[in-house]
Amino acid sequence: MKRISMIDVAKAANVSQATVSRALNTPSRVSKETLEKIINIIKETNYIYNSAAADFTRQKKTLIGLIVFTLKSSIQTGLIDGIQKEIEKTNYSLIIGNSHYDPATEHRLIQEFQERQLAGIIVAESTELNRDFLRSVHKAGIHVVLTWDKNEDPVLDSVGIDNYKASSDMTNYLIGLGHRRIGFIAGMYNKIERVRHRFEGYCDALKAADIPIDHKLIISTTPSALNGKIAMAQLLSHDPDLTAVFAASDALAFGALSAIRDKKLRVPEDISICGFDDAEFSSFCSPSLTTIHVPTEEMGRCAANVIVEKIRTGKENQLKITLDTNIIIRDSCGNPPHKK
Amino acid sequence: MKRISMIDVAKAANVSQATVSRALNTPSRVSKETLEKIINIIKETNYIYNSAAADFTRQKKTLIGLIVFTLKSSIQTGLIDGIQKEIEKTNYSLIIGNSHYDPATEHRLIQEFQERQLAGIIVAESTELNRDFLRSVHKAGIHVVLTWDKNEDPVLDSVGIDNYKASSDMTNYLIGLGHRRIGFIAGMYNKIERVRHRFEGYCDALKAADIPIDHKLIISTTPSALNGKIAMAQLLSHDPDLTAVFAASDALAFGALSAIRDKKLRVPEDISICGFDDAEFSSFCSPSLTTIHVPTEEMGRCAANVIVEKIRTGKENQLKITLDTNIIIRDSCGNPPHKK
DNA sequence: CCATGTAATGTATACGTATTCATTATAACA
DNA sequence: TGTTATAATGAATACGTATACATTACATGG
Repeated sequence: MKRISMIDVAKAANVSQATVSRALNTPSRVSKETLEKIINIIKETNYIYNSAAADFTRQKKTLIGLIVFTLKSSIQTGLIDGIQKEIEKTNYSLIIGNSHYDPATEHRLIQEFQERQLAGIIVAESTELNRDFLRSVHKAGIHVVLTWDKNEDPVLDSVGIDNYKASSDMTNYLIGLGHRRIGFIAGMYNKIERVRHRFEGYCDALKAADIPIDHKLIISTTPSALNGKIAMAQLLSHDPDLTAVFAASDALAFGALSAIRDKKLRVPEDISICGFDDAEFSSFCSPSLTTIHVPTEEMGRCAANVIVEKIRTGKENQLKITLDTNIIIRDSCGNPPHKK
Repeated sequence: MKRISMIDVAKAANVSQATVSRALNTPSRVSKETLEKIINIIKETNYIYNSAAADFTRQKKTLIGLIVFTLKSSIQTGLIDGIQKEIEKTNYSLIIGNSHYDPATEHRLIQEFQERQLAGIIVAESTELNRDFLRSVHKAGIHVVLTWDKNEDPVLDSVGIDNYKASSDMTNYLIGLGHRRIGFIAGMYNKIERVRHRFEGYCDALKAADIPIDHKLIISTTPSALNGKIAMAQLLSHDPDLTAVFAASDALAFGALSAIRDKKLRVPEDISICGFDDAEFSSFCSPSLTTIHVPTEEMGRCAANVIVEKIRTGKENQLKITLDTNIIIRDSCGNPPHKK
């Protein structure tokens, strides 16, 4: 059973294939009778338009790719949702690749996307190792937008936030409350640029306040509630003087709260906790979590709009957009307890 | 600046386009010298293989589509992650559509996917309104897999869970603890089949225990922590006799916990709460949430494997897979308080 | 030395559509 | 009635690749 094409429809309707094409694309250029005839035959034969072939003929690219490190994190959900919502308004479709934090996989995905003739690629977070490759892809005519971080790239577009500033602001907030021994739990800042910037923001804020950086207070792990709990338990057992912990992701902070409860300590009376992301659960947990609001969905929408706009206009000007973040003060941070 | 094709490479290498094609696809069928020559020219010219054109020529479909109701829900994350992980092992890529709970949008997406020549479509949850259409798409040769629910469809494949049974089991668990006035908060069961099955499981369990169904105890809303909080607050203010609430989604249960804290009531001493999904946060919140574990990632993996297998073998046999769920008993449910 | 097999390559065609250009018929207008 | 614009359609070609078939050169075996 062969797939039926426009040619079959054309034969059945006693017209040329060109006319069928016109009937579907520019019906006004076809007479009322033939249009009707063609429509009927299409219905009878269950003909299905092949848009892939059409895109090929038109030399038109209709896919936009998204590359993420992980799909599991609920943080990405907002970003993907935002991207998808904007893209679905256009004639493009979204195709998703997962690099699993692996630069080689990321590289393969980028190449695959390029060969698949994607119109553009949004890279949620990219290893710096692949920046050169991305620039070459960009040069070859595929639009690239980086997200999640305020980007220093000289060529590529980006839509992100200032992780460094947000992190140093939050650290300063804790310092302002009187904390001196402030722990830091974060994702893998050796691998992920934006996390490194958060780490640097934390370090620089401490330095500026003449607080020495103590590497025993710093833990890098894969962000999840479970790992946050484990990391917090570790900090608590090693360092009784700790009065605050900055978890650079709400999932980690959420897990940390659980570890603190297990130790029968109170938040924020005994210890202060703050997060980063403003995930949905953060305002409903107990105590509610002081954190940094990140406009993930807006970031996604904006990135999608940038790439669609670039594709359409073909303009070469570089766009770097930095969205605002702000500290959301809730109930999980307070002054440090008085020295015993 | 024109895109360079195999023909350009062929000319530069003084060979035919066919030879270039062979050099890339079946290098063993090309002599060592010409292969080397071609490789070099490809590097020099920055030629990029056009896999879209190749797919077209080969009449090969290489995309698999996923249609979801929403991307915001963290529940979907596990499913998508599982699907993606299996698909990336194959030569297919994943393309995502969001129907936003709208049957018409879903219909449009299905058609779009069909015209785009997708090899298969995984429908996370589909309106029953589009079942006929999906069956016709299936009949036209595009593989379709439904997920999330144990499916009664006579034709389509499915990988899901038994929402009805899981829900009635959980309700029976609450009844077994001694509860008689049991509230129910769920997503939109008038729109979503799997939620309706959860609702029916709840109702039938009550009936079987001779407990009358009180519609004042039942709230349907969009699943989110915020809406769970709102719904719970409403239940608490309307019905002081309530001793337990079954929230048919952990996000709703999580919000409900927050509303109960606001009323200065204790869980589970004053009121029991249970959820559905076993989201990541459910074991770390306070109290930890008794819920139904749903193997979302496995469901995704399985659905992806089913569709890939069907595509490859072209077999016609219908596959209906129902994965096990189980009640995870944690700290949020107990016996009802003694009557005052 | 001939027959046969095989490796390496070229030629030609197909995939399903959009679109340019050419053609015909018809309407509008002077 | 002749001219011209226009509507409707067909014929032909292009998009970039894979591949069946044809061709050539050369090796192997008798």
